[in-house]
Amino acid sequence: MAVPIEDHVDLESLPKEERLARMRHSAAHVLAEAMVELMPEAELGIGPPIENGFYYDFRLPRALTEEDLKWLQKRMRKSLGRKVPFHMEAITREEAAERWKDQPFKLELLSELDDDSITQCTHAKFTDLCRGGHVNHTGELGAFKLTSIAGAYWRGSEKNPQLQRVYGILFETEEELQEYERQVEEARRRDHRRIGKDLKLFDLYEEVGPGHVVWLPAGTTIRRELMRWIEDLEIERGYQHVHTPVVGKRQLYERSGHWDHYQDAMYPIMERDGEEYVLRPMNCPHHIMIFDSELHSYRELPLRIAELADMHRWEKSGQLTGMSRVRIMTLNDAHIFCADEQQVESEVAGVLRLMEEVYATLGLKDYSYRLSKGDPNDTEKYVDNPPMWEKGEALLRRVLQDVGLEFDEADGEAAFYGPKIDVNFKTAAGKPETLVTVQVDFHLPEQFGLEYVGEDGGRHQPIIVHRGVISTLERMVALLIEEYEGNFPLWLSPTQAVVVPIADRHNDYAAEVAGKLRAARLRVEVDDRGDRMNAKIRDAQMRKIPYVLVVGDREAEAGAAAVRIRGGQDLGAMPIDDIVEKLRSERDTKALTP
RNA sequence: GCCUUCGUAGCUCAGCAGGCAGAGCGACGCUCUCGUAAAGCGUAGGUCGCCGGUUCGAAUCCGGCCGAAGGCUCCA
Repeated sequence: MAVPIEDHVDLESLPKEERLARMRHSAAHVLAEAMVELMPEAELGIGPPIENGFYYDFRLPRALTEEDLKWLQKRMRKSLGRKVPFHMEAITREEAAERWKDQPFKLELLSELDDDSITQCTHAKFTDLCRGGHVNHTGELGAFKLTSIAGAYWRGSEKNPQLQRVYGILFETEEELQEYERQVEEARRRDHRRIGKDLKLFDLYEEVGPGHVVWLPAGTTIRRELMRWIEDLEIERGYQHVHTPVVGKRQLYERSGHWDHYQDAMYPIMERDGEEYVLRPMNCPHHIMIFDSELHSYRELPLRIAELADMHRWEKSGQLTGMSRVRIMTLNDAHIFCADEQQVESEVAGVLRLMEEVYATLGLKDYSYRLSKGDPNDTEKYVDNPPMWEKGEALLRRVLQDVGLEFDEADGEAAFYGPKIDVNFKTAAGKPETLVTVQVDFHLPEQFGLEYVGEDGGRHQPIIVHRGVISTLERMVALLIEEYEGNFPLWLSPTQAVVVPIADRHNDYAAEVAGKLRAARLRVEVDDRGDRMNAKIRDAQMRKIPYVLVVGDREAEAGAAAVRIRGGQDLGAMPIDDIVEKLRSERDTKALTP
């Protein structure tokens, strides 16, 4: 027998987040109500609130169309006007089993509930198995829109059937809804794929292959600046750079364990003369070869081996995205061979400090640290060695705390051979991405039987720290494009200044000015095309070039140029020597703004 | 990989109840020689993603493949 549950809620008294969650979850109910009306055979999945809105999953007799979406939305709006109350009731397992006997997904959920926690929610003629959290009636739903249809696996596993998911956005007021849509539009403008194309930084060609980034001259300049910078920082911190081949033999990866744990993500095997090779997905084994090629004393540790190396990972086709998710990428990688845990701690701390310095220089603020742990129950995905995992996780946690960084923890996010610290950020479109990771690895030293000679003269096993700092150049540049909206700081700008002669007779002087800047290794162009000055300035602005140097009769006379900063500010005429000095200083300090 | 949508000039897009492939911007050429975000005129540029089918006739309808976008799963 259904027992009503008093659940009237004073929405105004709730925190905004809670209120929105109730509105969004309630909207999902109303969506399901509409769907059952549209297709009575619909099998219901789940309909939770999410960031910015809600969704509901259905198994349907046919694919949904845009027209269906419009119809559903209209039908939902009608519900709003009717102000139908939501009623929660506690029911028995038998009642529930009877009610949802034709709803396999609901029955599956039901089988996992305790007898005393089976509740249902009814509004109008629609009843759903539900733990609660609604508004009082459908008039309190707020402003919403159905936005898209997508496939989604039941309970998030690709082994399960795929359902059709309807997404909606929902806010308290129409104004907030519109503000959100404005933000989405703004994010679209920042999208690195769009800006990368506009500014001719990189391109992707169907013929070269999906996920294979082609860096154009302007993008290559950014890439080169980042490479030089990070390598210099690493040299200052005692790293040694190496260069190793992009292929490895099958045996190498069998020994490292990648063959078993990572093969799905590798390019197909190349076979010749009875040998099998793969394009490397990681270069840890290569660096391990270097370490293992001679016997090391504890005095040489920590040994830091670094390489900006191309990695090849066969990402699923549906997952490729611009430059932020690709198949061939240049990773700022390093492996630090440590003598003991104490050394690991100080090395990881050093890496974290380097990260903080690098991200501060780049002006990145919106990122977070996460301690990514393994899953002791998943011996398929992770190396089976519980004490090793515990030791590694505790160690990383300790270092994060010592360095004083805020972080959260997540299970089942580790590398197959050990726990890691992930640095995560969000793309312009709001999708989370991992920028880099730092991993503690007790596993590969074991696999490869690595040793060093300790103070006691005996053999000991080293511990490897795997780390990145600026991520892959692809992902970092994608992030920076979006962060700067294409307005790179001077040191990274592909073209740092354009000299604009006012009329043809100033071309010679313009070339002279450009020559002086070039002598200071500044990247400068002369725009001596036949256009009017205004058009050239506009063109430079569209190309997001930091400085425009206008030269006419007055400037030629004075040995000067009129300086205009990206964005429009006019600094007036300055002597060329002063301009060179100003730009050089701005470049060398890696200033974020002029 | 799976679900949905999409693919026309370098870019943004129109054309699609089947009947000669278009516009704006860009590029190139000529004229103008100009003072801080678009001078004027002209020219070139497309096997309509690819392959096949239906049809007298396909950019348009159908099928397969490739690629992209959003989502799921996976991940730096």
